[in-house]
Amino acid sequence: MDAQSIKVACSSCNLRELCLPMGLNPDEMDKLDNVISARRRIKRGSALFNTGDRFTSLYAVRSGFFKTCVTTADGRDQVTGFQMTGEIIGLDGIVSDRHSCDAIALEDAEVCVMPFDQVEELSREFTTLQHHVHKIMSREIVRDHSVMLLLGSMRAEERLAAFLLNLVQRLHARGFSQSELILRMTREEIGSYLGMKLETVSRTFSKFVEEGIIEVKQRYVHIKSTEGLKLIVNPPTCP
Amino acid sequence: MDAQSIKVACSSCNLRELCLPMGLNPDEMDKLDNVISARRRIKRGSALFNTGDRFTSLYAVRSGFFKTCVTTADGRDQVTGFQMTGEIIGLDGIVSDRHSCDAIALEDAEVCVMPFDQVEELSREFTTLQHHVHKIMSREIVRDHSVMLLLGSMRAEERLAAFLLNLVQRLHARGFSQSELILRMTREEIGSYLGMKLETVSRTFSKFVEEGIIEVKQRYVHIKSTEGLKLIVNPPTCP
DNA sequence: GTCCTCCCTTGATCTTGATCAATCGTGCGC
DNA sequence: GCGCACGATTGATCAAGATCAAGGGAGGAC
Repeated sequence: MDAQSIKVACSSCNLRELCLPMGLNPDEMDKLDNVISARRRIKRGSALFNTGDRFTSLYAVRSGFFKTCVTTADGRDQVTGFQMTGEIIGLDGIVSDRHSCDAIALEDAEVCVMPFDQVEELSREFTTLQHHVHKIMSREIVRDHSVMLLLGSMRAEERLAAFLLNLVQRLHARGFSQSELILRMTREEIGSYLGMKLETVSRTFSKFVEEGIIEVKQRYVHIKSTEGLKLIVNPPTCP
Repeated sequence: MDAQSIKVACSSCNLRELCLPMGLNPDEMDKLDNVISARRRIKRGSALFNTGDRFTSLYAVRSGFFKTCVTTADGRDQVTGFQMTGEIIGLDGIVSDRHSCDAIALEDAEVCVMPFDQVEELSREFTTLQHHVHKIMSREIVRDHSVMLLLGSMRAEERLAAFLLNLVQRLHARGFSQSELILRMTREEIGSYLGMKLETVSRTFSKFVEEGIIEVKQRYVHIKSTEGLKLIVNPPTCP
């Protein structure tokens, strides 16, 4: 095993507890290592894939940060998600063999390329992997439903508070701070994801700052009261 | 093979071109017939499953009409989808072994119960079925993204027009009219799905009627101009 | 049949967030 | 260092849709 293949191996990746190989035994992990044929680097601002591109592979984010977005015929677009290390991108392409959204790197990034036919092949061999693939897809469905809830029935403040809590929770699972984060996306991208205009995002940030719940300096956010944010998302019901 | 098992067989079901068995060969279909262990009848207004219920099976809608909805701690809820014959319900439960939404019958309904461990088992055997299961999950993800687009960046009229077009298109795929439909859900449920209040739904219906695009009588809707609806969803961009 | 309930419609008013506009700050290229 | 471009902030105004309110119609229970 040469240096290169060690470098690409899931078994030696510090994300294996978050990423596709989660829960696999060493033997299964070895097989999966063979599937991860390559890494790919994506420059900030460029696309991992675009709408209409042929679907061949799933991608695991190894480093960096992505957004996925769908676009209408008349040019409006909607950010459907932000993906960080260990998360899987590309599931949208399975159904029609073509991608139905764009995946754009928000900072220089690297992904592991997992040819989907090989993932399917290995899934037939290992129950664990099969079930894990199903779980990953199901998780995406459940996440999407919670975004629908957010978009369909929350007000601007609730949306932004929920967004910050979600981000910081995912970052914390990756070993980062529970209270501090650097936003990798612009106010406009946050707004697109949350169904509000960039001005409203900015105003809502300012409101949270005034209320002493967070501190903001550009992309840097310090959450001073997680409780405060939670109360905004789920206001206590008056009896 | 007795009368009962003929009745439950996918191979003799008129939905087989829409439902899970789509694309299977006769041999594979036979095996799938064994997985579909039972049918279940659900009365109008009652639940196929509720949030928190243990996940065991996927359900294929055999007849009737469902809604799925998620609920927040403080009692707000959001309809995440409407399911008609041939569509699959329950994918949300895979990730955590528990359902994360309620599935409610909007009219007396019948579903085919497909124990998920058996679906997985058969998927390992048949590539066709495996891929089809993946496609069904991917289709749900893509659908969810288009709902996000709708909720995040469309105005009330656009949402309702897109909703009607989607409903009638799915009904047409099932052999119903391209221009007439009976709504199985209330204005409030439509509103919850589309992120608007029932009054706004009602007003928007009335507006379409005034404009001569549709005729409405309670739950009955006649689409007089599909083109008109399409123009509302995708207004031609002025050059 | 009659009553009752649920659902729908329509009107008047109010609120939230969008829009339009100006300014500022930061970081990058030269 | 300087200027430029992009992103962020903030203010003023406007409009879409929410909210509050009243009434009407269809269908089921009795």
